[in-house]
Amino acid sequence: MPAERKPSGRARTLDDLAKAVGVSRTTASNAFNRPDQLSAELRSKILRTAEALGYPGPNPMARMLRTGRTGSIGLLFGDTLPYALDDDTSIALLKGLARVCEKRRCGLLLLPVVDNAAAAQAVRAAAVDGFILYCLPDGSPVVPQVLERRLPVVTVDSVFVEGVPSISIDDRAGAQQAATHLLELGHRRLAILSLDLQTEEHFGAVTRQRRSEIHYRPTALRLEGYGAALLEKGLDPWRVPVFECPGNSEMHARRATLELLKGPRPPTGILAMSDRFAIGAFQAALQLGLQVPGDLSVVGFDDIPAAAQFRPALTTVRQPLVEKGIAAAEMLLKKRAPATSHVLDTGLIVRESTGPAPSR
Amino acid sequence: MPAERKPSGRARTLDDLAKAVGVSRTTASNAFNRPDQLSAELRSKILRTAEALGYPGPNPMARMLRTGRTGSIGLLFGDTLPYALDDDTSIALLKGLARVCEKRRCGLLLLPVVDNAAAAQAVRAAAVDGFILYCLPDGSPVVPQVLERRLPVVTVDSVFVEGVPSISIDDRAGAQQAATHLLELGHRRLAILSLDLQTEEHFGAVTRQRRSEIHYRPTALRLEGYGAALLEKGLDPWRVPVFECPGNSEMHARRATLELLKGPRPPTGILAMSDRFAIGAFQAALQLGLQVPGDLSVVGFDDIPAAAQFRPALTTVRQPLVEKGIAAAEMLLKKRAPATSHVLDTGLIVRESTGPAPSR
DNA sequence: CGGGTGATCTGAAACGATTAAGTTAATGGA
DNA sequence: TCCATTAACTTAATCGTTTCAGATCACCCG
Repeated sequence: MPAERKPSGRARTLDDLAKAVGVSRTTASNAFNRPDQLSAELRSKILRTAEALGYPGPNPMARMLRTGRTGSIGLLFGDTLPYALDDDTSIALLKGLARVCEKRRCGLLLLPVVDNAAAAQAVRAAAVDGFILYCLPDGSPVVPQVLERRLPVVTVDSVFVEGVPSISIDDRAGAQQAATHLLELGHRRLAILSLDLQTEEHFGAVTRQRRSEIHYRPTALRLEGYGAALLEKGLDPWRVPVFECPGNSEMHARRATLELLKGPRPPTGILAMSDRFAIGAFQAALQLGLQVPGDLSVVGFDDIPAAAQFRPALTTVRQPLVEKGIAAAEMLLKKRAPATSHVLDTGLIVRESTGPAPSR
Repeated sequence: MPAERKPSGRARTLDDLAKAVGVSRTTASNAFNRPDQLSAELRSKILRTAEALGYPGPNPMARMLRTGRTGSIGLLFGDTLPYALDDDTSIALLKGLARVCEKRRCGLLLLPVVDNAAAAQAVRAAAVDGFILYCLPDGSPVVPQVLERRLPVVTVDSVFVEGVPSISIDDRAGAQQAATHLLELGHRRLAILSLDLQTEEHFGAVTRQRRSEIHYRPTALRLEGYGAALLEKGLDPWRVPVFECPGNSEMHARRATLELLKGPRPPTGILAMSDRFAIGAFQAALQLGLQVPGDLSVVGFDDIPAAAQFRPALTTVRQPLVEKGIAAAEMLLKKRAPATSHVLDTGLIVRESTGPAPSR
């Protein structure tokens, strides 16, 4: 007699169910996946029996193994997960991805990052149909690991990888517009609050050396953009101080701005690479009793929702945060797509945090 | 001759790799999973060969099928994904979950919701080791589907399910404190801005009928808490208007408050079931030229990060948002845990949005 | 009447791993 | 010298599906 391993009437496998109904396993499978392959009565009988037996439907892992499809996509952040969730831009990306995922009934797997080894491990073990790489730095050892899985990949705001479609924004143009805006308002003493240049966190003024080895593409491009605007007005980009603030935190930006304003050559205009930095800069001005934009103009980047709410409302470079997520997910999920790279547009939004340079 | 299906030296399976090295498949497997089962030299040889052949490591789906473990947990929201990502409390939960997930090197699968059918489908197809159910309403048809998977489950701020551990907060006590606070400040004309009562969205004053059929546990408990405080002061809870605002949106709360303030019996105190609602209420007051807290006191709920930043800083009921996520994930992942339910504490945080009732 | 056509259902081969049990050969202790 | 032990591998069963390639049978049409 065959090993009866269902003590109760509980069916754990398709075989159990098939046996209970008295059909072949194939037919039971078809009841779930190919309604057209069997009569309506039989199908509903099978489904009813499944319900009665408490059969939870075909085992997802077995199905994945067989079909090679998982019905979910993996998202790999350049940063620790809780950290990314602290950042409005990451959240916005997530929102975009989620929108597409729900439309396509597809899961979104957040991969643990912690360190490179953990990330590599997670990439190898992820049951996904493709990866989205967000904010990965140049030379990240995780990228080859991802490529090895031979699954579709889309990078977002990341290192450029040959043959991998990417979604990004025109960081260079955006930054250039921001700087040009301040310059045309008459500002000549500027300072830059920069996002991370390298994977090793650093707080402080950036040396020429460090500035020549930037791991994060968007940071590099924005720096270029600021520089281009300065050059255009005949100013030397290398004389504009760049202050690196780790991890898009207001606190660091505030401290950085405080240091700059108390320095020998206090800026009248701040080029912040994020709106959070811009808010930090404002707080520093407030702390020193300076008016924004009267004494100090601040232009941010991103146009996060809070930028418009903030008082003074932030002049900033708008980038399509949610759309980036949508574009990335759609690119990844689209069937027979050409899968090309996209550079989305940015645009300067002038609000209240910038004004004419103080005459002095 | 056996079908040679690797045109190049590319190894796709453990078998290919084993063959290439000249060992058994088991040994190749052990090289990855059980280093103690083979000599160090052989192991490194296998690993080197894998690298050379571009073998991406054991197929995750096959491994899952065999071991029954997936290394990730599923998160099911009561709301649409992009919607949940608009909500600070959900984000905070996510942050807590992410923290634990990263510590344990475990993936976090966001399941698509859209409608009940899609959610059920997602639950059946999810390759996870357990589920976290967040904000699921009473009678949700998805709950039985989840139970059917016979995996560990933890509910958070959800319907109570017999035998399923849950993480929640003391909604009742929190709400009671909030109401008591206003009452002790002398307020007698109160109004409640309520979160969704039922799954079908509704904007407007709540009838007695609707109020007796609440699908969301936290909403019910908070209403109870408000009521208890009122009773304690000898007031009739049923005479305090409850205005239902769909989906924790400021906009609805603003409109609701506007309506209340323009009504025949304008409140001097607003009991908002979320900080977002409190902010909406403030905006309404602003719009009508009323002072907060001079003319109108507002007490929120949640103590989201923005609550302290907001001007006037929000008096609110603090709940441990991130800790909820941590507790839930840890409960789910903990090996041989008793898996009991937890009710986390809340506490009133008095800031600037509440003051003595206007004397009139 | 006979063969082509669908509609239904079945058999059995993958999918790619993990792991219990078994086989050697070398080592060590008495 | 001999048996027990251990390290290092191998054999083969198993996880639970999906799906290709038939098999059966009734039916229809010329």
